[in-house]
Amino acid sequence: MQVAELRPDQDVVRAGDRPSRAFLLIEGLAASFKLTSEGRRLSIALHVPGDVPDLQSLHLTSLDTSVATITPCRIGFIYHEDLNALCDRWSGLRGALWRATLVDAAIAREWMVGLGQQDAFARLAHLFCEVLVRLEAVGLARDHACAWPVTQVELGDLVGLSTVHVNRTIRDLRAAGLISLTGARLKALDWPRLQEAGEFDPAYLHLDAPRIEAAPSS
Amino acid sequence: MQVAELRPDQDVVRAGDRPSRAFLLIEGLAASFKLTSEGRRLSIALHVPGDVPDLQSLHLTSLDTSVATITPCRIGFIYHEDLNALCDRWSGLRGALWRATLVDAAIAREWMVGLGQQDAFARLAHLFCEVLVRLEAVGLARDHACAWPVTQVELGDLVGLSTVHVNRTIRDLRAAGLISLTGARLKALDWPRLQEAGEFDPAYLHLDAPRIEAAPSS
DNA sequence: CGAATACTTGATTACCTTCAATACGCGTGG
DNA sequence: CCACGCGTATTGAAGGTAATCAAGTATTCG
Repeated sequence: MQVAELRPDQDVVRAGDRPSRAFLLIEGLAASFKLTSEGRRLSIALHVPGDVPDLQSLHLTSLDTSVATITPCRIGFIYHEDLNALCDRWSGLRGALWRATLVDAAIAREWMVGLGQQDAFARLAHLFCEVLVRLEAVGLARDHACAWPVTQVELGDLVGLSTVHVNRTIRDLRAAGLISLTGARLKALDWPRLQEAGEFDPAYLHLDAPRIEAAPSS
Repeated sequence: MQVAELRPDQDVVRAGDRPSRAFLLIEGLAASFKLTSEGRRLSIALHVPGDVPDLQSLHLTSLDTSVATITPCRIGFIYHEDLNALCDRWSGLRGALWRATLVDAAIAREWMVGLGQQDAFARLAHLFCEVLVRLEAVGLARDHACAWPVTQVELGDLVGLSTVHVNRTIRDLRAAGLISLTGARLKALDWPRLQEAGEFDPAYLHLDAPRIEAAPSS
């Protein structure tokens, strides 16, 4: 596996690419996104360490989304042929990878509900819940708190809101005593009410299911 | 394969179910959807004949969406174990099924852009483009025209808009000379401009890729 | 310490929702 | 046969959420 270090806000792959390898996010945060004709950006998925953001390229020749780093990232590239060979050797791996793409799809479906029907307050509450749970699952969050080096511009892309409205809504979330978000640290001050505000039910993350063993072995 | 006939607006599977079989939509239209706490419905996907709407259940134990018929439907159930056995026999089938789930995910991502960034006019234009292309691919549309027995209420669920606004926007689409939508028939009157209005690029449908052979053999 | 980036707040505007009322088509039953 | 009810379609008016435009403050970093 070929490892690379990337700086913040760099594209890893671009929509339309036909990659011959997939990449594992080892360290850092990244996001998949699409661009509209007016040049606006909408994030489709948030990626945490352990994810393989472009795993779909294993079976779909061309990518429909771009993936960019948010923070500095360490990533590892794996050639499709090598991945397929591994799948042939370890019978369980293919199913695990398939399941990983299905979980990504389930997260996207959940985000659709937010984009379609929830207001800004609920959408941000939901995102923060998801982030805390997913990061906790990989050991990067504790006590409903985590590092959160994401600007409000990027947050706007993630939830489909303007930067200005993200700012106002974060103010409201703080005023409601649900979160603290200072510097680059996020903490849920009232986890039950935050979940309620975002109508968050972690079932869609399928964390109970066996997961792909792709953690960095340093 | 066990075949069943369903009437319109009937649930086939429900969110939270742990099905032991998947179902193939042989004839009719169906939609995956989620419910919000206020009882509102948002469609996550539209299914046309040839689709396997709950294929994800093959690897994720519990469903996160419900699937309901829109029109009268004929569906065929296949047990997961039988499907897995078939995959073991035909080496290409597993990849084809995986690819099918990835295409579904790609469509969902495309819908996210609509929900997050496009206005009502563009969203409906995009949906009509997608429907026409997908139905044409299975022989149910010709010359950018197809049967469209979908009420405006259901359309609202599909694009995340209120029924009233769907109605007004269809009026605008008609006034712009982009579509005709009378009775239960949809026709694109100006296909290039309709695509443009919806920022529709069929690449995400991956119709060029080899498809799962699951058409009705009557 | 100055410049760039990120954050914050106010005012205005636009899109969409909600509420309300009317019209249309169709099947049922008196 | 026609009245009635129900679901669907259509249009008007009012209200709300979020976008946009604009300006000012704080923070980071070279």
